[in-house]
Amino acid sequence: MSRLPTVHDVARAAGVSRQTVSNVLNSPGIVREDTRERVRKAIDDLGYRPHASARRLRTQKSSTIGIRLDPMVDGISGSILDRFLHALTEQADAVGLRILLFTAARPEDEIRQFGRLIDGSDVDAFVLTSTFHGDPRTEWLIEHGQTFVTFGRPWGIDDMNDPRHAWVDVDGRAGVRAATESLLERGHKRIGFLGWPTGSGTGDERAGGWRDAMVAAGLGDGLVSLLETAVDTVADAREASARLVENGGGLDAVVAASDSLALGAVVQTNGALPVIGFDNTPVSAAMGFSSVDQRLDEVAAGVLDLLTHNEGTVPRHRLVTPELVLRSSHPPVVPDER
Amino acid sequence: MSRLPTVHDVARAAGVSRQTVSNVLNSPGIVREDTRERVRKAIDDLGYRPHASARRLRTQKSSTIGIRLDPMVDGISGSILDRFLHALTEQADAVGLRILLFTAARPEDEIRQFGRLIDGSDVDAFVLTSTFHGDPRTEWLIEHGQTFVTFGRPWGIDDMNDPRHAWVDVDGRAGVRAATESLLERGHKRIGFLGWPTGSGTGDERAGGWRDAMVAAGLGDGLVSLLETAVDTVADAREASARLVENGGGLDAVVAASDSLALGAVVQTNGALPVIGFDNTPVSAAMGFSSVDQRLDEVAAGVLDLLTHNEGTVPRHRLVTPELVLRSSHPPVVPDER
DNA sequence: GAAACTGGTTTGATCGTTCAAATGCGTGTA
DNA sequence: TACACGCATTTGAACGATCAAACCAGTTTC
Repeated sequence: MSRLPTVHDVARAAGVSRQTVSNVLNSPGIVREDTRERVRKAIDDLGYRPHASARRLRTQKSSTIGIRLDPMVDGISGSILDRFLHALTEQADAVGLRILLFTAARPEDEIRQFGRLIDGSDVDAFVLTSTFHGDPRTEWLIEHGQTFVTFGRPWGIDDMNDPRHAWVDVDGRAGVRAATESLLERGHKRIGFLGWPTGSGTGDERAGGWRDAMVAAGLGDGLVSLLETAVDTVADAREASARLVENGGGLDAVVAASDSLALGAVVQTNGALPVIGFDNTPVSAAMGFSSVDQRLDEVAAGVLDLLTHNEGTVPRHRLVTPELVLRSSHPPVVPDER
Repeated sequence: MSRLPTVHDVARAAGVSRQTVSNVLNSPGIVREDTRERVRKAIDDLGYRPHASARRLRTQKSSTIGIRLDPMVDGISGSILDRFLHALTEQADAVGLRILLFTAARPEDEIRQFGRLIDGSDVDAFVLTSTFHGDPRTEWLIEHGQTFVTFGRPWGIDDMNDPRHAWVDVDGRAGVRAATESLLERGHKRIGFLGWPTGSGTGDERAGGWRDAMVAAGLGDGLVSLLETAVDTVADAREASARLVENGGGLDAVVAASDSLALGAVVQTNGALPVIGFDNTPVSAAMGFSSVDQRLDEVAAGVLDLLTHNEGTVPRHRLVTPELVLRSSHPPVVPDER
């Protein structure tokens, strides 16, 4: 393993100076056609690759995005982050950006990590996931003039359009509405909603989508008896589903705020009712129930777009419309009980 | 945002030279006690952080590990990589290493990525996941003198102990054996195994664990009727489970090679039989069936240990014993059918 | 009493790249 | 002829750290 070639080696091989080589790489426009080709050839011949750290030292830019790997969420939906990460990595690579991971147990720790990564010039932008109301992280980043994009809209009162806070989110309301409408179209009328306890912006939006669809279909009366909430576990969801069946008065379908909740409903009702979940996790595919897909590749594209087109574009956010993935005709889970 | 402090600033503040500051950071032992303290104080006061890129440029080390984010595996077990990644990131951070992600669709692409990352001094080691028989990636890395560790043993014939190929793997055989034994202890005798089609090293090992336990318990006769295979989907697993029930002659428990397969068995038998899966995925937790946990934190620790203690330690591999996670007393999934 | 050693610290050079200013050269213009 | 101008390219310096060698004051050794 001999020493790797540097700009200097390339320059000598092509009979030009260091800077010209650098220019061919960074601003090819200002180099004369024939010299450019000569340098390109030398680069290929020698197999030259710019040394990332040297470049970063000089430019004070890292071309690297930092993202925190969430502490393990137990619950089926944990894999959304996984899929998002994959989409992000793939698309970032295409525009010459790298993804650097870090972990942090609490928001304070995460902020400390921000400091470390910035000071070391390790990253020059952050992607935040799972933002919540009054998130201290975004405050800190804005205050310290860092570029970042959140996956998840800011749930504070009036900063939804604050240009300093770029965000991408999935329109959960529209997704759940579409899911509900697809059931309505197939003749279902007593469609229950299995949601999370009120208070989380995301959850309330999803419940809103169901309500919207029901009201628009003229089924707005007595919706309370069709609404149940549970924390995001299958056990809890089963209990809530049982209550839904009991009070729902001829319940004939269920829309859930997540695949975990949907799984609870599927298991509890033994597959007798059509159930539509949210997130299109592998579990929904495995169990064969429908689900709303977040289109994480679009989210990733939006994130990168906002990151790379710094401050330029308006608005500084994107709302991605999710896609309903319909599966089978809701066959009973246990065939011999159809 | 004024300029960040450098070694120079710290040196001046502490009334010493650059190099002394550097020594305090990298080899504190050679600096006199009082000077060391003075420098430390200056570092704290100024909030100095070493500039990672400058250090990397000088030392020609990146302190960064490259890992490929697998293309989305549909199937429930996809989240193991996710969990491994998390454990790895967390523990790498503790020893000052960072994780850089990249993607590649095919092995050739991955090899191309290796080249790019090495040449740019972006990473100085790789972690490979899901190795397979005759994997070209390990060949390439060995040939190019790169340090790497694979999660998954080399499934070739005789290179299991090749010191150039460091690996960490989970002892699936022991895990499945433990699972089977726990069922035997509780009086079960007709324990079926739901595996993958023969040919994958991992799958064969797991099946072997079940066979070992059964034979050791004196139940080695007619094991064929208790063995069924299916590809890793729930639908397939359900069919295989049905066959198992039909041919198993009083089948009273099932051990499966994965949680996807286990889920199929649980659903198909409607929770009437105890089922033990493999991977301890969120799904097993959600559905409440037992599973064998891979102990990914131990795997991550082993990987880092092998990476950091370069060439020194022998053997150059670790076999992690997984842990059986027992859940509930296998209650029927649908209570009113107990 | 000069030479050799020791522990602690400083100095100059260097890693590979890009920035900013300088250079050289051909053209058009006064 | 001289001067300014634009274009393509080169030159010196800098980014922030570490390495290797030099330095310096005290001891110790012969």
